[in-house]
Amino acid sequence: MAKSESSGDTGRPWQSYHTVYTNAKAGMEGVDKEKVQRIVYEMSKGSKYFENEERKEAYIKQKIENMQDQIAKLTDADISHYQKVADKRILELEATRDLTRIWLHVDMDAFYAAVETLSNPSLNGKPMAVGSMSMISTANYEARRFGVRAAMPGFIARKLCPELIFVPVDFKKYTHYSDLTRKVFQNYDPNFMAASLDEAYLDITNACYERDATGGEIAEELRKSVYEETGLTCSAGVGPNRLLAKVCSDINKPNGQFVLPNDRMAVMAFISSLPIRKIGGIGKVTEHLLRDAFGIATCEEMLQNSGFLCALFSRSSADFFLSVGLGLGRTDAPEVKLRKSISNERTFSATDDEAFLYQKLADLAEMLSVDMKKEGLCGRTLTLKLKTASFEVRTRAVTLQKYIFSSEDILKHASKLLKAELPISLRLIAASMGYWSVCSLLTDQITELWNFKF
DNA sequence: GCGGATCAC
DNA sequence: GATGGTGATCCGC
Repeated sequence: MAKSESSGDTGRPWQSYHTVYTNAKAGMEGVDKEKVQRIVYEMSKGSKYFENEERKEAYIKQKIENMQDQIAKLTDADISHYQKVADKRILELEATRDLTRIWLHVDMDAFYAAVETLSNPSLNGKPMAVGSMSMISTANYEARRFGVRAAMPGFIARKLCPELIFVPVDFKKYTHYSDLTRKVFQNYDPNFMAASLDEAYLDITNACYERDATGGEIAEELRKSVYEETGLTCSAGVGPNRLLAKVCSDINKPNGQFVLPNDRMAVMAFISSLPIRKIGGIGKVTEHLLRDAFGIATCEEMLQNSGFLCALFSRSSADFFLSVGLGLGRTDAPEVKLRKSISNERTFSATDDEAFLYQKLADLAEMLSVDMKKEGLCGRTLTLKLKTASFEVRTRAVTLQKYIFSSEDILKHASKLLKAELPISLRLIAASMGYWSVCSLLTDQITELWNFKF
C-alpha cells in the first residue's frame, strides 16, 4: 500500500500524476496500469493543463495538511466527546435503515460506443472510441484493454492505441436508443428514475411481488428484454437502496448482474472491504483526502474513524460518510425535480482578443435565450464562467431585480461581468441563468412576448 | 447571495 | 497541436 506512495519522487514522476481516467474501471483488469500512467504523464507534462493539475494537487495537499493539523490538536477529551457524538449519530442513522424496498440500477454497457457499433457493424471487435482528439466520451471494451477510457483526451488515447477508431458523438442516436430502453424500464417501475441517457434506478419491490419473482430474476428478465428491444447489453445491480444498487451494477459489468440481499448482515459484509471510491459521491479528491488524512480506504473504516469524521467535518458530510459505512442509502420514491439552472458553454483556442470574446459571449447569450424560450423559463441570477488560458476557472454572478430571458438582456449583463475581468486570455466562456421559482407563473406571458417578436 | 471546489455522466 | 458540456451541491464567507 504505502510502497508505491513513498517511491513517487524517486525517478518515477508519473506515479504522482493522477487523473480521473487513470482509475480502475470495468474492462481494465488486464491493463498495464504503470505503462498507461507513464504515457499519460509524458503526453501531459509541461502543458498548461498539466500545470493547472499540479496547482490543484498542491491545493489539495494543503487541505490535507490542515486537516492533519486539526487532528493532531484534538485532546483526549475532544476525542472522547466526538466519539460519543458519532456513536449516537450511528444509532440514529441505523434506526433509519429500511430493508423493505428492492432497488435495481441498470447501466448500459459502453452505451454510446455500443450504439455506434449497432449502426456500423464493421466496428465490431475493433478498438473504438466515441469522441474527438480533445475528449473521449466512451470507449468500447476492446479499447479499454489499451487503457483508453471515457474523459481521456483523444490524442492520448491514440498514443495508447494507435489503431483506435474515432467516431464523433451523435446524441440524437443515443436519445433514440435511450427511449427504447426506458420503455422497457417502464414495465418494471412506472416511476423509474432516469439518471442519464444510459442509467436508471427502478424500485422493483412491486414488480417482484406481482410476478412472484426474486430481484435477480427480475434483473435477468429486464436485461433480456432490453437486449431484445435494442440489441444492446446492460448490467444491473439489485440491492436494498439506490446507493448499494449502483455499486452492485458495476460488479459484473459488462452484460452481468449482482444481487445484494435485503439483509443487514449481508450488507455489512458487502460494504466492509469495499473501497470508498466505488461509492457515488466519493470522487478523486475525497478519496485522496480520506486516505491521507485518516487512513480510510474502505467503507468499514468510515465507522472505525467515526469520531474523527464527526470532529472534522460538517454534520451533513459526516452523516454521509457514516451512512456509507453502514451501507445506508435512499429508498424513497424519487421526487420530481425541477431544473434549477440552465447554461451554455464553449471552449475555443485561448485568446485575449476582446472583439472575439465579446462575439463568443453574444453567441452564448443567443443560444441560452433560445433554450430558455424553448422551456418557457426566465431567471434573475446570471452567472458568467471563465476559464483562462492557464485553466484557472472563475465565476462572476449578478442577481437582478427583474426576471429576464431575452438574448439582449442576457448579453447586456454578461458583458458588464466580462468587462470587469479584462484584459484576460480565455479558452472558455459559459453563461448560466438560474433561480426562477416565481417565474414559472409568467410562462404564458413569455410565450406571448416571444410570439409577438416573431 | 457569491465564488470556489467537487462530483457525476 | 491538442484535456468537454450540463447540472447539482456544499462550504466558507
